[in-house]
Amino acid sequence: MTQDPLSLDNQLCFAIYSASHAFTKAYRPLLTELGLTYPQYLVMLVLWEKRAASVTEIGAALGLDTGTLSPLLKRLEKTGYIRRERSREDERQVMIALTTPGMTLKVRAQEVLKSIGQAIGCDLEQMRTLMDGLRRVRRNLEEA
Amino acid sequence: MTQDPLSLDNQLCFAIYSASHAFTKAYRPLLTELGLTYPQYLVMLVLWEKRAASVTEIGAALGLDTGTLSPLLKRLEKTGYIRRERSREDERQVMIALTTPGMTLKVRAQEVLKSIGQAIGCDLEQMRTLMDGLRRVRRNLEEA
DNA sequence: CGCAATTATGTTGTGCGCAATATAATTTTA
DNA sequence: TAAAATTATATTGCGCACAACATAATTGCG
Repeated sequence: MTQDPLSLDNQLCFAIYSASHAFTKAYRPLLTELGLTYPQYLVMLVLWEKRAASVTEIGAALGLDTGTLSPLLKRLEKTGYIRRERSREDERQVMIALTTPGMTLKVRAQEVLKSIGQAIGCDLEQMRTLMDGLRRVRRNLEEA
Repeated sequence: MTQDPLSLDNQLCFAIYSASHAFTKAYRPLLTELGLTYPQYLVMLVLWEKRAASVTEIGAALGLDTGTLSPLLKRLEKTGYIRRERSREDERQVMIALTTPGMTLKVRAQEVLKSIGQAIGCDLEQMRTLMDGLRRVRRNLEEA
């Protein structure tokens, strides 16, 4: 650690980058069972929480732009978990709503979460400090 | 926090996912100056440390497969930072070596790192516990 | 009111990430 | 040693991520 500041082992960015990939790799086989990719799962998390939302609202929650969301939502619609319909009050907006299969999928997602929780062997206390640290880093990077 | 276990705010995976994106977003303008993308920068970190390596060695260090690395390395070669040449001992291997521009680029990368360090406002102690936590999570996920 | 800015979404192009597959060189083994 | 298995790299195809640009609806300002 007193080595080169540019060594891979010293990079917080890489620790986060590789942990993120480890997570999606762990989720992938479980989510494939549900017919979801990891980013699609994130969108479903938003919708299970909000019931319905515009594309922009989903994007704000996840930090994604329409270039990513627009085709992703089309795929989710094709799978049958969401409906996309133009808002009548504001014809620019496309409201995204869960279908019945999309709503009932939540039960199976809870099982997925349970599996992942076991895998990371979550000490609640450590996990909280970890999440606090990550949010602090994220906030600082976004403000800078 | 006593809410739905599936709420976005409770997801460690999303805290990591969004922190990772915040990092690449912070790095992007700085790395663009150097003619690098973030994953290309990671490859350069490996090469600055090892001087030269096979495709597989780089992949092992970063957790990437040849499907990702093969085209990425071609782009790095085109930019002029690396050379790709078949090993004579083992004709299957392609050895990746830094060019002179690739080597001298390290000096400018040190400046980039300094900027990022200021942005995250790194308390060394907090940063270490953060990295320890991330490595623990990653290890657990990969073992499971 | 009418036109200029803004807002919401979509499209295109580039690069990453990975599964699946292909190919060629090397090693193992029968 | 010849055939089978393994290893190293490359290619294809799909989905995400994002910049840049396009379009249509709404808002605001003169």
